[in-house]
Amino acid sequence: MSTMSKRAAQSQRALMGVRDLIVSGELRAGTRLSELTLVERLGISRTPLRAALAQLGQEGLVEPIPSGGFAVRSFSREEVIDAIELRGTLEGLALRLAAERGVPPARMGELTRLLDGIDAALGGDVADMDFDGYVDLNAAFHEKLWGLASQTIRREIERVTSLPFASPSAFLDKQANVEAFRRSLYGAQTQHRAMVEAIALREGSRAEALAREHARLARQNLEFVLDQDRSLIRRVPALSLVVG
Amino acid sequence: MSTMSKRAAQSQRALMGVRDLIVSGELRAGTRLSELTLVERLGISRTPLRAALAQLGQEGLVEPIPSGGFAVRSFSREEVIDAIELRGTLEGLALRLAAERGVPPARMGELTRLLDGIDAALGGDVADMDFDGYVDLNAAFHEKLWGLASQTIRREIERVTSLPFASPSAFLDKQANVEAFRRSLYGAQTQHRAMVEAIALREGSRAEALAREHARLARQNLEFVLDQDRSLIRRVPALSLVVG
DNA sequence: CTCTTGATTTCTGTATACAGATGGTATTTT
DNA sequence: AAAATACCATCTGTATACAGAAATCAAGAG
Repeated sequence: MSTMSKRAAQSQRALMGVRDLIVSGELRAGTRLSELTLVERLGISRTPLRAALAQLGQEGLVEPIPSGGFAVRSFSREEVIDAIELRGTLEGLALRLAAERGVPPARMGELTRLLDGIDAALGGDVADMDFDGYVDLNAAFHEKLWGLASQTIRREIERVTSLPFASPSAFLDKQANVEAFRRSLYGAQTQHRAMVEAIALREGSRAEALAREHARLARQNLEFVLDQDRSLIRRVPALSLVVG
Repeated sequence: MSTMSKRAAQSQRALMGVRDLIVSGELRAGTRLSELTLVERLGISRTPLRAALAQLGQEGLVEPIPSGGFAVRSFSREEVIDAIELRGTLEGLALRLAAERGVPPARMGELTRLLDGIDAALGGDVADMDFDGYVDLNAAFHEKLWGLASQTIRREIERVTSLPFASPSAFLDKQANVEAFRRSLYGAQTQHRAMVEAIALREGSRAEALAREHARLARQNLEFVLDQDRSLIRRVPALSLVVG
């Protein structure tokens, strides 16, 4: 993946640059994206920048303005919840089809090996947990899970999870190493194990239900931040796009 | 909706033009899309054309070539089936949430009114069926159904159904007025009624299951065309993209 | 003081110019 | 004759120039 050749290098730079400006909160929700300002700030020309803006429009991070151009989109609590529900549904579909159609043993082995790694990272209790290690392994596990699906479905999952707060790592940012979140990881790992087991046993419906429930963890974390401890909002940068 | 202002008129023209060239089969699967050729044929400049190609890349109709540019994508039977399954899953999600969260009576009324219209179009038997009327009303019904979902979910549904063979009207093209398809419409209408009833009764799980099963009609039609009567392929233009 | 109106400035959408890369062809060499 | 190489034509990605539309600001009228 690191061999992203120099093809369309400027467009890539524009895409990552603008996306970063948005999720870092440097550009607040609702602000119009001035092409010339961004061009100057990112050191590229308008053509690749416009390509990036169009792409971000497809991802949903920015929305077109009737009079032309784009603005940083803002998300209501309901929209974030729907995005999470959407991810759960799509992951559920991926897992159900994987279970129904079968998965070669080699791939199942990779999954269980990742799960063993996560167990090791979790350690005995909350105190000596390797949080950063968990973050990486969790991301790798979910990506392997998506890899079980066909390209058609994987594409949709990747699109949905491009919304920063809908990703399975949304509340696992390094900056968000919060005890309240760390506690939830043990339950998450139990669900991980169950999902892999369900696939191995060809229990499609169970795998689907588990994937949906697993995504609900993100919703719980979201509602905790929004209702219980709003001070955490600034530690999860992408949440600056959520209003209300 | 017809007031699509002149904003980005050339880009719109490019998008529709290229999409039409592809689904009409004029550009066969696998062929490289030469920008200058298309520019000349559509009478626009490269900038809006490239925007259209990028968009079609997001929709999945074309795929990027490693050495640069795009090619018309080809779809295996499995990929088409997955796209249909994907649509069923997303529509199922939309209907489940609509049922769980409730729908204002006015909207339910619009749905039942459309269903009455479809019944009228279906007529007594296959002979005196108003096929074209059914096609339009069916499309309107499905769009109203999608309108029950939040914008987040509706966006995904619309993206998935942008693949011509995944749309609920895929096998209802005016050119595909085939008796084999017409017979299936009565069963489809029964499912329509059941879906609306499930939403009204707040039976989310039932609504979801019905939506999934409803999408399977498209799969049945696909397999009929591919396995039973391949001569129909040329009457459903989008199927020229399906190999095998 | 407020609202309207007009001009100026800025912005987006489009067209085109330019450069590096790519693929094909013909020629040469073995 | 087959393979390799060098040359040429073409293509894509990027930058920039240009025109019409939109937003902003100021000035004047009520």
